[in-house]
Amino acid sequence: MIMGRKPNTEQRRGQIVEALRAEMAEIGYERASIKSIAARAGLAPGLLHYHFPSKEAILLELVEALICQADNRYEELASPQATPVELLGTFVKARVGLGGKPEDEQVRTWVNLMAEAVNQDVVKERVAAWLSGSLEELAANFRAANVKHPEAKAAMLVSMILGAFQLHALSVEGVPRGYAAEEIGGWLRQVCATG
Amino acid sequence: MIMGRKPNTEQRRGQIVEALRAEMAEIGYERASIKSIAARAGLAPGLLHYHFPSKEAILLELVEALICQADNRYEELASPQATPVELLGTFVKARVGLGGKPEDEQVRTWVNLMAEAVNQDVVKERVAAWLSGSLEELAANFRAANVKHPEAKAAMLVSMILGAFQLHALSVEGVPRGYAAEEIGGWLRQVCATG
Amino acid sequence: MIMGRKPNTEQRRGQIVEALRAEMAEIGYERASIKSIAARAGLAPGLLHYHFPSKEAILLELVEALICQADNRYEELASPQATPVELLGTFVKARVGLGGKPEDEQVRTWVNLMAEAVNQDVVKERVAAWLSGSLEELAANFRAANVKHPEAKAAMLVSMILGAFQLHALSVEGVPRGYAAEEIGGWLRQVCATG
Amino acid sequence: MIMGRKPNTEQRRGQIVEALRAEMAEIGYERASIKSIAARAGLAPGLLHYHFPSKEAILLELVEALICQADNRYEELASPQATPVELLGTFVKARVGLGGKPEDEQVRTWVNLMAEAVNQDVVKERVAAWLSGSLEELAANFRAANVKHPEAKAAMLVSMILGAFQLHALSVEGVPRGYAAEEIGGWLRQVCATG
DNA sequence: AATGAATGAGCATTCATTCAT
DNA sequence: AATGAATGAATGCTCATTCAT
Repeated sequence: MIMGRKPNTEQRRGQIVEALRAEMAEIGYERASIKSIAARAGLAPGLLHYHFPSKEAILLELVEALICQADNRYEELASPQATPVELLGTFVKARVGLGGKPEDEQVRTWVNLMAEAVNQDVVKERVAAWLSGSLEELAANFRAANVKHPEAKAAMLVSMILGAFQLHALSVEGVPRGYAAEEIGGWLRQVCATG
Repeated sequence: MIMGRKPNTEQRRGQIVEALRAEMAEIGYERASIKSIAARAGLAPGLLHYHFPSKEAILLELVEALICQADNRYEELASPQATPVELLGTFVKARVGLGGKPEDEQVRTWVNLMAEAVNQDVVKERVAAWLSGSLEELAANFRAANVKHPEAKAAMLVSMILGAFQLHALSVEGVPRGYAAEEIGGWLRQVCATG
Repeated sequence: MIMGRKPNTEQRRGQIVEALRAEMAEIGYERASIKSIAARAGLAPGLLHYHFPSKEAILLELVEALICQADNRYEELASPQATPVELLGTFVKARVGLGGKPEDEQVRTWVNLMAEAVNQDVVKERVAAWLSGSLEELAANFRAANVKHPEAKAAMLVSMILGAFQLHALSVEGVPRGYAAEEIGGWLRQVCATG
Repeated sequence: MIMGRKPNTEQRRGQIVEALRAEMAEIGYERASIKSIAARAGLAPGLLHYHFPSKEAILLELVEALICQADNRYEELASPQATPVELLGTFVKARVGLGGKPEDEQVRTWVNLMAEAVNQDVVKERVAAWLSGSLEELAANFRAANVKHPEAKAAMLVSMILGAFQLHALSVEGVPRGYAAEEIGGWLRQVCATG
């Protein structure tokens, strides 16, 4: 009976995707080469094309992983019996709440991912679809809270988060620490209160 | 009197910078090659390095041009006797006010510029310095309007604009047309009224 | 047990260095291009940068190889119980003794290497250090033979060899075959005899 | 009556040749570009090809100038009633006698010229022809002084000078200052005395 | 004579991808 | 599964030469 090797494909794919993520946080997608990704993953360069058909394919899997991660973070924080307004606050917390050093890297990863999405159609489609879904859900919550222009509010909320990430990644002086969570929260309360 | 050939460097530099801008709007900085920029400008590839020492130098000149353009747009709209609150509104209008097709390209240019800034240090420094200056001015206006946490408010305002640009560039469905100007304006009014 | 592909870098590096050597003998370092070196080695151009980080790195390895070769030739000829005067004669023989067609190529290689050393600092340093060591050893032998101004004599001996190589490489008419070995030998005998 | 401009071609050609000489002393012929030569000469790049058909043509004129200069230096020092032995000493003095800082540059110029001669056929031919003439004259003097193997002695003398130049250009440690004039002179005396 | 722009081939180098082992 | 070699197209850049003024 032939036993063969226990397939470790999933582990390898994870390693590779994680290595790309780290590279993207540091230098961006274009500057990351198969060789540098392999080096970071501790693998031979040739192996990357055994597990993935192309560099783009690794990126697409990374997109899935990041989206999944983000969705999970939200779902973990969201209690089933929460009100729409509470859910909106939870969304903000799930996106900008963490703080600390590792977040820097996460932010850079996301910013570089978005940058790539703007120019690479396959990525753009996937990210846009995901964001579209988020917008819909957010809009539904705003609507349930009787907020006017719920779609616009949802778009604004997402814009605030995206923009805060970018400003953070640019290391601009004069930006108060933790301003985003605070201010977005304030905006949210005001918007939901006023209607 | 020896005349020789009249220099046309300024014109050519302008052509080249504009070609890079167009390329960046379409495919981003990394994907734009000297060859493709030259083709768009209708010039021989070698000529680009006659007028610029490097590809990066073209980018840096483009950064200056875009910053200058943005600053001018604000200054043109800002009346000298405007109140701080009015100036804040003017800032928003100068950034997100235009509308129309050509704006799409402008937004894509800016988004790709910011993306490049995140990973290329020289660009990052220049952009961060500029943004820092904007933040300072905005904060001063918020402060003059007796708004609490003026630095945070300034950072939030800039974040909203950056984020709105990115969301726009991603062509996400479900984003209402012109939401940004409307919503940022609303936030601004509310924030300045409450203090 | 995973085997993968066996490394053949050492062999390839040798091939490449040898190809550069041949190119240098024929056209010099600057005129030798990665493409021409690759063609001579029968390899794809891209492969050269897989095995070496740069063209300069190939040159530096060639320098080492040539120096090593030259040192070996001397050490093989030098008997352990030889007198200082004999060792000086051996040195001359090791450098100019061979004769025959292949020597032409060797001489051209060395002359082009020295030419490159004059203008390329890394090469210059290495070559100068090696020559300095040779001078020291030669001077010690002259000193042991009670020759006056041993350092000057050593420098003169090396100059004679370098100059003879250059004259040879220039294919000047009227230069008697084998004059260098003969005349340097004569000088050496006279110098060591007189003191 | 048409007057036109007084032609200044000769002056310009001189400027250009001198600029190439300086560039060669500093970085060598290959690394010297038309642009850098023009900059050093204080001229527009395009002008170089007005006065010379090619970069090689400048080099060839430089070769003529240097040869002419060297010949003049010898002829100035050589008294008409000098003995053959004295003329040989004069030759050495004319080549290696000067000393001082500017000589460093001259030496580097010559060494780089010889390096170029080895690989560029037109230059090689010219230099070889000139050296051949020098060898003949030197051999005649050795012969007149009843020295054995006059051609070999002449070749040795030239080799010594070429080699000393190269050793000098390599900035090798442990080389006594002014060794060449001293040692070549000694060799000459010994050789002419013994016969 | 002179200027400075323009051209296009060539350079070293990078890199995603493929292949032999 | 895995390794490391191999490929060849592409990139930014340099440069001798030509050209319009």
